[in-house]
Amino acid sequence: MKKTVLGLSGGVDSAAAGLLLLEMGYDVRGVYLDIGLPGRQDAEKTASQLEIELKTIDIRDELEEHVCRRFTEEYLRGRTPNPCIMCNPKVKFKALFDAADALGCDCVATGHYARVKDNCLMKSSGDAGNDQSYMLCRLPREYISQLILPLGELSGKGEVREYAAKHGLSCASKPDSMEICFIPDNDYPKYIESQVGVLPEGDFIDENGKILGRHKGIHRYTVGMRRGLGIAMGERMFVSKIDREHNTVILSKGESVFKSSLSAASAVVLSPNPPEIGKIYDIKVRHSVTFAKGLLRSFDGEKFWIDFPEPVRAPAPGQSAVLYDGDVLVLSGYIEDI
RNA sequence: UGGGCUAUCGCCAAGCGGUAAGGCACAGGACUUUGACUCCUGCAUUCGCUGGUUCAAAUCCAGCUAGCCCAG
Repeated sequence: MKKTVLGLSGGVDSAAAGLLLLEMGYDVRGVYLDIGLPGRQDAEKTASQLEIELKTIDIRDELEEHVCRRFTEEYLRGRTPNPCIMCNPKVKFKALFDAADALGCDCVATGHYARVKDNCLMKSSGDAGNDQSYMLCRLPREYISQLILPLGELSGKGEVREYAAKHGLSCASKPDSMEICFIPDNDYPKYIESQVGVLPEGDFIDENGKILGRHKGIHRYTVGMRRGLGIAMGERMFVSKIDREHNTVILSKGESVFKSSLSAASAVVLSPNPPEIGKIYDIKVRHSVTFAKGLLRSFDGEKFWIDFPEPVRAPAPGQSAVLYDGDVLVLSGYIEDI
């Protein structure tokens, strides 16, 4: 019988993944990653309902080092990090694979909405709206080859909840969590200020340098955002650039936030087949955004450049650009400043 | 101090005697394992103030107040 570690968060998804693994005949070992927040009891309850063992691993130090600190640093640079993407390879899956080694398991499973097939990481087959493959875009290939994602074949959240309810899991109707795990109240500026103190105010300026108003610290903004600017220009204004050097935030009218090319660094190749220069891929520039067609102009192993025939909206430095070949994730990297 | 102009929601701005458009901002919601976008809903019983004319005024008249411009 194949032994696998299952990351149990206490929510429905990982619980349902556990059920599916048991049905498939796996010997499942639950692992709860503890960051010092509530949730552990739910995970314990799920484990007992599934009748599997649960091991708890404290990942607070790793989270702090690889995710929280970088999260803050990125915002101080005027970039928009995606902490989940940074966390998965360096903290979450690392801890799970280490646990797998320690427990003598062959693989690791989680409740993410994505699929693994032929050593390829793929989009979920369910509704487009229920795909988390973007969040896994920096997983190393060694991990992908030993990964099981049971939820990827289901049709979506509804089916998962139904399935969990049918099997009497108490977490079946537990609300989804949508916050960054280490900022439960969702107040980013407060968190960042708690780490480094209050950040200086500065000017909102237009593309010609004209002062439009005052911003409350560059950590409060991301490229493409509109709400919360407090600037009444008669038409909607969007953040088009964050200039850390001058401590300014540049505001533009809607159209100028579209870009026809971008570069990304710290590239990760996800597919067994290497990326092909000159090929057109489906590209995501941000989570929960539709795919755009983009041509891989060049790739030197660390950095790559994309051209978009149809300009893409508001690629934000710090977010990940992820290239898909059909359902398969091929390449990802952190978007750089233009 | 004379002459002229303007005063309508936080900002901009319709209205021109018949009982307050719209945009932006803002708030709430939907969506979302990144505070993006988008969408939905809400947002002046009141029109600088005080009187007057009228069945009826933000709209006409008078005075006052404030700001702007010209002349000094």
